[in-house]
Amino acid sequence: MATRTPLTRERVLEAAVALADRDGLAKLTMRGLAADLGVEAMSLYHHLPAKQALLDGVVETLLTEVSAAVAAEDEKDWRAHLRNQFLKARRVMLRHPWAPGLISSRTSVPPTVFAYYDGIVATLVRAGFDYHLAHRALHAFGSMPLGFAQEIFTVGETGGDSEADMAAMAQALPNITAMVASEIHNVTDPTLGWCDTQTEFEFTLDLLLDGLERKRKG
Amino acid sequence: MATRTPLTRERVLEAAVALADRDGLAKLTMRGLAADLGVEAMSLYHHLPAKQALLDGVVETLLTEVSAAVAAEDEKDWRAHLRNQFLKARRVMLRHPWAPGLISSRTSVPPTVFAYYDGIVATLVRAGFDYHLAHRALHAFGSMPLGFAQEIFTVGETGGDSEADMAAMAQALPNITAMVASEIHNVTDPTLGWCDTQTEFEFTLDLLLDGLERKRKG
DNA sequence: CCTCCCAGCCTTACGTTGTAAGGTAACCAT
DNA sequence: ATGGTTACCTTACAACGTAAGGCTGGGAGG
Repeated sequence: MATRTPLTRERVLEAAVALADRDGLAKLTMRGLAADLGVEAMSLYHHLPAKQALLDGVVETLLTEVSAAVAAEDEKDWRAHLRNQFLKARRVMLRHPWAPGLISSRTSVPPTVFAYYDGIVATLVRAGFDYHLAHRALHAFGSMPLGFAQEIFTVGETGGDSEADMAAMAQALPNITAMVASEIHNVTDPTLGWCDTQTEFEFTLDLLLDGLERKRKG
Repeated sequence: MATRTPLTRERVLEAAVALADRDGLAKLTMRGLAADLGVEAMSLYHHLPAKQALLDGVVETLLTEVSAAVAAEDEKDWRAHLRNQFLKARRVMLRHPWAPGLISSRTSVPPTVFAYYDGIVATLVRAGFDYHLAHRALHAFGSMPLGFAQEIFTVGETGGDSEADMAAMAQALPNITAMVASEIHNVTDPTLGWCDTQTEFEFTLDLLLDGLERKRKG
């Protein structure tokens, strides 16, 4: 009979990420996580002081993954560099769809995140940004360095829209309706639906990068 | 003895907003809310089917407030118009610090929100945006039309930083440390601390508006 | 006027959550 | 051997959302 490998903080955090990937963030509960690890809930508290700490740890783990994904490329133009980096971060987030929600709900920021942002400041400063503009840039980027942007409209659940509902919507939202209609006809790749999040992300990112470059040059 | 005014959906929602304003979003619980209304928890369910619906309703109420705050000014330059509008929305959000967190955690979007965004599309289209660019703009704005932006670093709780911690941080985060140090010396209004969120918000907003204006002109 | 219904509120109870308190068993240094 | 520390478990509690059903007063129909 195999003696069970002992718990560690790392093992717990990895299991937590795996659980969230599998069942979603809402199902990440102390008991559920413990069960996955073949252990009782209270045992987790010998490795983590509280659930808050677990979540912090999960964010930390996530950021390790991001850091690994973006690691060490030669620094060309700062814009291309950061663009590349943010897009790579985005690929990580696509693997963990629950992560943006978790990160933005967090009130405290694990040190790993600070370290990650420190690297971004470094890039900006090396590119000739003064600290003031670098600071502004950081705020402007928002969560894009982590690979996601604020999405107000979650496209998913257009479940029960009857024709009548559609008509009512067209009445109440003439401009959005027209916009969607127009966009649907012009999609290059019809499989993507009318919101190609990747393209939107890149558009917004470029908008910011171009704007900042202009500011940098004076 | 005063006969108690009967519950309505509106009264419940207003009480919910008031409770969140007073005690924070976490304290907005069915029982607590009912207590505020002088009623038992289950009574709320005759006006709202579930807590999810309560939260949707709260967002809806919030958006009514935003719409009212933003209402009807003459349309000058589209940029000034939207800028003004988003800043007014921001003032509403400052009165409800918990609101951004709630809104971005929401998975479904109340119709009121769609209506609000419809107006923004209208403004853009009137200003000469084609639907494609208007769509892009909407994504780029993210949550700014609602008066907030994604803030990764919540400045608040720098509670226990001893001198030793500060030194360690300076070691681990040289660039951020330098940036903060540089910014602290240059603040015009020292009462604001080193992150003047209002200024950052406006900076980012202008960055986006300027970028979009450039795209619009071709 | 009486009756019946039902909207609006309350009572009770269940399952799930995070976690406090304390028990137990294996291991390690003295 | 012994005493203590470490890692896990058991039990229990308060707070949450909400299902199921009970009471009650006022309005509609005969």
